[in-house]
Amino acid sequence: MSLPHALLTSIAEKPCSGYDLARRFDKSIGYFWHATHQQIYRELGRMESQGWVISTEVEGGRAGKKLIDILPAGRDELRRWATESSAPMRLRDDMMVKLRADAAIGPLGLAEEFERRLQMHEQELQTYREIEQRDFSGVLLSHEQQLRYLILKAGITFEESRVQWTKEALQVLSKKSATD
Amino acid sequence: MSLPHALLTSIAEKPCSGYDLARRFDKSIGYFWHATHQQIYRELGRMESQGWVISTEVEGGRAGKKLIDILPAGRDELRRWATESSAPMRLRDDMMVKLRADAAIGPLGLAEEFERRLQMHEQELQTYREIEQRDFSGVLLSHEQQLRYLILKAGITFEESRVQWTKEALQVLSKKSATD
DNA sequence: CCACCCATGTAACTAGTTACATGATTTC
DNA sequence: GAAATCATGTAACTAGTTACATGGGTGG
Repeated sequence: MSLPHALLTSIAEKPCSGYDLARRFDKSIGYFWHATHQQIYRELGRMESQGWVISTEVEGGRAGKKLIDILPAGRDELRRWATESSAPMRLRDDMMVKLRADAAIGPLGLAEEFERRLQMHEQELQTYREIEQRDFSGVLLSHEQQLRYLILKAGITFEESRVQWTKEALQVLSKKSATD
Repeated sequence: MSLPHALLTSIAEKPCSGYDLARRFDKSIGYFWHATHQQIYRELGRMESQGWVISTEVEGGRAGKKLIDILPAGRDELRRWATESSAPMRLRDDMMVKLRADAAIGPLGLAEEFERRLQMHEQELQTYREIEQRDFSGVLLSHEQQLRYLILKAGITFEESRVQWTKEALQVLSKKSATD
């Protein structure tokens, strides 16, 4: 469970409102840690009652808008969590189940869905490549930039391997329908 | 939500007990769809009350042992689910969060954990490669075998990209500590 | 003045994890 | 006869999703 730690990280980078956090979890951070706004508000409530963050009503902004900032206890907790070891994420891919289902009770005509997935992965890869060009094409990157680049590269290599694999899958699936 | 469909697939491959399913979800199927035995028994109960599977007490076996088999309605449901389109899984990787935390409030000394992860990914890759040698080194593979091979290849390419990326991450992390 | 974005939340449900609990059979 | 494995389950909790709800501010 590390949603609170993902939130702490984001707040440590830049204090903001819950709404802003939700938007960040729809793009940058959301690429590797998704959360809905409902989850975020609930978690922020818990984190505040634990003394990890503090929220203050913003004067100039819209009614009810709060600025969330990290507290020393939150920083400590983030440090503690980041340095402790953890289990790697588990893959969970329904396409694998579908392939096995196809082998067991098929054929099920999975090619169409694989084509769709291929497009999605290629689209995602292109998005990452554009970010790469825009933010990391400089010759000298600071250490912080290199760390951020690493994260992007994880996304790039993942999508690349997905694209490659999906094409292979399509070949196998088309071979079958050709001989049917 | 596709645990029931993963279960249906496994039962369609070969009817078995809940215990056997739990073991399968600890190895083959578990590589891309994890579930604990508690989840499995609960889900089996639901599936039986929906008429997707049927369980019959085994005479010769241990007391209470049940043989689960798929029913026509279960097959239909599996087919329906497999042919409908679905959203690709979301990545969820705490190492990415930790890297960002390191950039924001670091350095946190993440190299040790990355070394550990590297070993795990290399170990996993080796396991997959052994299965590849054992089961798919033949020249001619049937269509079913090719589908199963595809699933294994997804694991292989994933772990390969993980290994490669983790090495890159270690380089960036060591560069920093060298200049500290 | 209407639509869209900002901004907050509650409630109910579904899925997944952890802890607890029991008892039979096989193997050493 | 003790330990490991087979075999089933319940209870309680945590995390994640979906639906519902409200209201202010900005731009066309």
